[in-house]
Amino acid sequence: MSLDASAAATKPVRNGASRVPVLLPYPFQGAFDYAQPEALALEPGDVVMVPLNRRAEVGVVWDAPVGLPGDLATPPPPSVADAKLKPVAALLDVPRMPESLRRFVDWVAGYTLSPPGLVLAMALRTNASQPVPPTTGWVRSGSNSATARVTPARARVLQALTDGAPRNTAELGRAAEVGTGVVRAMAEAGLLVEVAIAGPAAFGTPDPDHQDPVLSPDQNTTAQRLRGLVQGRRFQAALLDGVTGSGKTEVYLEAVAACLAEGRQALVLLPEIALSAQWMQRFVRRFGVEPAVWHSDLGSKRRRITWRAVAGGEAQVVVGARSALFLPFPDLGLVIVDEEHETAFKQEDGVTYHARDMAVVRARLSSAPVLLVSATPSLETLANVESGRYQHLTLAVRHGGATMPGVAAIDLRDHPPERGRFLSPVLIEAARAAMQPPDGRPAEQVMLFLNRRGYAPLTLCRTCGHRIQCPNCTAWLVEHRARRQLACHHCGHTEAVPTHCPACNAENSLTPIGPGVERITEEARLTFPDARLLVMASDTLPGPNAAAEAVRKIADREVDLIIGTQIVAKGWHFPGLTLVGVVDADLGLAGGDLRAAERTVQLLHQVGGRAGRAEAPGRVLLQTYNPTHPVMQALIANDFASFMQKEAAQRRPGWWPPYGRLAALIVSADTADAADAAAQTLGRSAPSGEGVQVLGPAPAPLAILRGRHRRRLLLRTRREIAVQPILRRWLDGLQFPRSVQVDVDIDPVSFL
DNA sequence: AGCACGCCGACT
DNA sequence: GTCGGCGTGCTC
Repeated sequence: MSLDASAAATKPVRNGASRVPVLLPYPFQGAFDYAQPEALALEPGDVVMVPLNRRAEVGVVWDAPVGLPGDLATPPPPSVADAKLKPVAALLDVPRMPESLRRFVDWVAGYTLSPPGLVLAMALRTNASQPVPPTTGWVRSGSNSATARVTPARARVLQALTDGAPRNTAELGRAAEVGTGVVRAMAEAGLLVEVAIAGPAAFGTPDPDHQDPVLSPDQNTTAQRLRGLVQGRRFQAALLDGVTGSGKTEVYLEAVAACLAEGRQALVLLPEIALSAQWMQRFVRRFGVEPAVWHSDLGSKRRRITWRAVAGGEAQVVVGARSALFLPFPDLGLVIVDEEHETAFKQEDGVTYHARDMAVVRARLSSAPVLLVSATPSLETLANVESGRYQHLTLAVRHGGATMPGVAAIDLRDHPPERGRFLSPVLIEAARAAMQPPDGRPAEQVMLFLNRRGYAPLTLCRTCGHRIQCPNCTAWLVEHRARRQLACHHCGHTEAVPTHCPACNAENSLTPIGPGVERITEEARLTFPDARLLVMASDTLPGPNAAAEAVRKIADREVDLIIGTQIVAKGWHFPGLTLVGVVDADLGLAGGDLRAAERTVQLLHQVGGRAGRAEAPGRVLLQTYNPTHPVMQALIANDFASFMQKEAAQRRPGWWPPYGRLAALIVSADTADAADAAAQTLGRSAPSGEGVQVLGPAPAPLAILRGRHRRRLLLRTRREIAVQPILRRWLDGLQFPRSVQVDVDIDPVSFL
């Protein structure tokens, strides 16, 4: 382990060749050793092809973890005899993986207790090894083939190409109003020729001076501090905290500008990159070009272009989802995590990691500052501010003189909705008054917020009381009336809505219980027949384009009433919106989740922040059965800070996060018996000691998920005690049947 | 993760 | 007699 980081990765073996460790994107214990052919000069980070099990695989020349705390280091795999070594097959023409990314892979693997290869897989998921295919377009064939028939459709295609400029298949189809099949057939008939074209420059150069921002004195002071942070060129974490509408984005874009001036790259993480149209507009306004974009459903060609542009430094600013953390930045100078409190930053499947926390590590390993941004910071981040680990920058005033919306509760016990309805008369009246002001003022827009997709979360038989459950999960099926289906939101199971009760066979006895956005939409149609409605839910806005179009409709006042799930909470600015009605403010508070209250405050505060502007202050009405609940009180008083202080006071004594550490073990098996047996084995060998406690095993709230039976254990330690070495010792000694899976979730956010 | 090897059931 | 089920183990 005394290897210097700059030392060659290879070490000599008996026969005079060298041994070189190569990390492969598979769940092996560590890097495998290969023999280095003398013709290949290999260095750590080189992307190579190696033989594995008579196949060829892509891997990365690895080196000893440097600067990784001992209790996080993944133990090395047993070494293998020189005679068994196979030679590295080839060095690929791919940019070398930077050291900061290699160390990040090691760090994430050690922290999450994942095999390093699986973490590497996230950094290679681009098929980076494959060359970028050339961009091509069609032109008219020079030789006028007499054999090919020219139909009217084909004539239109030729017509579209008269200027001689190459066009790709999709463009051509659109211009000539033909299907892509016609183009393909014409190519086969020799009427069209494919030529390589210089694709549009992949990424423009953001210009820090494209448009100087107009900042208030308050904003300017903060921007200046951010510039200083970036110019410091060293690791420092900071929280940028400011109410919605205080212009946080404009301010942190100044940090990006400073980073560009430093000649370093910047990474901005957004929780929901598919819904970032407005963010992109702001970026373009400030810098003149679009940034590079990174998320999991980018096309494969685009991924490769972007990956290489990041590695080559041409992509200077990347905006992306959490997976963008694993891009090969050669010189990262700034990381920003916008909406840092969002739980969407927690990756739940595969390698479970929290992108907000890993962003801090990524920045540290790149000697760069990291900026966490939120109007409602997480308790974790506030604790880091309190302890002095993070700097604190605040924007107190709403930009342009707008005031915070006034929040009031509607007590549903005093003002119940009509039978079978979900909107209180108080909310209905307020909405009507906003959309059709009695005194001739201009009409305002209204939003109804309910964080539940579908029509009804439960279907009940009135005859026998049967509740329709998912066959694979411990969960009710949610009715989606538009699709005429019952769906499980956990495993994706769907079935037709039955006409008879599956338990007692009674006809016409099944009743939807409770509301989802579909049902609220139905009620809104009946209640406000003249209002123009728009539903915003993840299943009605399938892509970024649909979301952008919805936002445009709202901005252009083509919509009076917006009904949405939590995607409406995310950073949009709707100037015409002045009233937000929260249909069920109590929804997130049920269940024994540690962070339920914190999350509800954050979510409802964000939703409320959509309302109001300078001339027309917003109003938020919370429908609740519990108006005295601290969550409602905090929202009504608009006192986020003291609510969080009370939350902190509750968690501190029992060393609950962020004042202690938590790891969840999820045992899953085909049968309940196998799950119980494995969970009890874990429980019997549970570690104990001062500041270390194991809770459980207990059936998971989702006791059956996707047909697998689940049990949970929770390891809790004092903050100064790392959970990883404890877990490693605990799990290493145990053997489970192959059908049993034990998943580790460090810093869990979901307790299902 | 793949993929071969292995040892038990119904087929040409 | 063989094809093939997927349980077990290995890949430098």
